[in-house]
Amino acid sequence: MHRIKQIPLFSNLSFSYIDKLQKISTVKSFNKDEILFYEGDSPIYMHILLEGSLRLYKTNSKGNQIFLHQFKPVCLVAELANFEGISYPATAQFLTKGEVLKIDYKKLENDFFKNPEISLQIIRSLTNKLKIMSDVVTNEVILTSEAKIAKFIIENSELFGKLKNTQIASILNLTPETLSRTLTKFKNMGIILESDRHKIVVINEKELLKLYT
Amino acid sequence: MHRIKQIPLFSNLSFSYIDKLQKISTVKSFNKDEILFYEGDSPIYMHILLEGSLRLYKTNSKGNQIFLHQFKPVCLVAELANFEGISYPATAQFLTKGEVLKIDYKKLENDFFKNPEISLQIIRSLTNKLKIMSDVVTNEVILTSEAKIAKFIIENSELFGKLKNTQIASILNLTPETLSRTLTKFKNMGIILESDRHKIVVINEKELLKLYT
DNA sequence: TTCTTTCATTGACATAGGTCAATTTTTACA
DNA sequence: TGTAAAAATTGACCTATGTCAATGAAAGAA
Repeated sequence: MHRIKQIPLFSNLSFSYIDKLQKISTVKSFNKDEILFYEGDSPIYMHILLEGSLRLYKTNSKGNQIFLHQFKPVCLVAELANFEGISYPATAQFLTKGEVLKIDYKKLENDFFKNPEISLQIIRSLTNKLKIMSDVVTNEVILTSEAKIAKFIIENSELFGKLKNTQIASILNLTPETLSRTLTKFKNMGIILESDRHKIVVINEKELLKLYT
Repeated sequence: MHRIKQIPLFSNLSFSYIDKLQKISTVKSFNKDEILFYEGDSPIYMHILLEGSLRLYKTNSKGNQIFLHQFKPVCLVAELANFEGISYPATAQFLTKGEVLKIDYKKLENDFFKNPEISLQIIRSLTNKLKIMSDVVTNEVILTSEAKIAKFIIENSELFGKLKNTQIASILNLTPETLSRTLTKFKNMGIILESDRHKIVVINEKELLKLYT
């Protein structure tokens, strides 16, 4: 109960409504690497990520996982599938242990959209997801691997200090080999340099920006 | 005025509200090939496509246009940019002559989301766009060109009778050469055959489905 | 119908990025 | 601190799809 009140989507609801929600929802815990849902599954529940970090990916014909997004709490997950009654368009897997509020969507649906506060939150959530997907298209369809890496350095340079190159490569949907070769190239061009502990220092930001804009 | 009443998004509005909308909006006509907005432009107006067929595309580093979607009236266009105050993520160009309702978004914004009827329509529109983008990702990132073509034949075989292969290739973001080679391959495999007037007849639908599922 | 232009097909080749294997470097644990 | 395991680097090669050019086929204009 206390959990539901803290979810932005539901924070403005009346007590009676929250009580009703309470009755049709459960909190479920997941361990690292557990799957919340697979691509192609039919949705029964609406999922709200409460704790932990959730990775969304699709699988291509070679069996490679194509990274789409990493969700942080608190947020709706794959509500598109609920709203449209279609199967999940991607797989969701926990990167850490986590918790999810599962709501019986069918029971919710009828009056879910009537509440203006909820509508507004849904619009926010959908808008956010649309932006995510638009970025996925830009990154995966429009940019070359060099451009992707340049963009990632500009936008997420701190992650080089925290993650291994294999992990960064998988976020970028590139092989570690390609990432390594490209970083070497950037170093040779004098655009970046690598300080201790695997950190990247941008020397020539202008040049880096030019590579993807 | 009469136009606004016919737009599903606004059909349930009170007369006074429609009157207000009327004052901040204009209808503009476009010729074939004219651009409604360019990728990167800052949005001022909210656009509603009233007539004609509108092509949405992004441009990659080689200058190729990457086809995203073809809009049919009546629908909101690129509302994401309005809602988020970001620049247009793609270019919109008319394929035929057409008409657009342009609404001064800043004047609309304040009370736009308060009306539950409008909210619901916006949710519909956003959901629809999210599905479109999810399909773009599937087609452009997940599927091979062979799979894309197989899927297109299953879902749009009638278009082969209406469009030239160059046009189909551009919808699929492939070169005409690749399309031609793949169709020849499918013919040799006995999966399809080409009847008169450039029409495609599917002989082995099962096999075609297997190529992309 | 004939001519001209556009479109489709085909072959030869180019290229980005992936794959595989060998080697070196880093990390983590005993 | 030494050593095993994991990660990064590098080279050689592969593959899907694009590019370019030549030719043949279809469609529209005269």
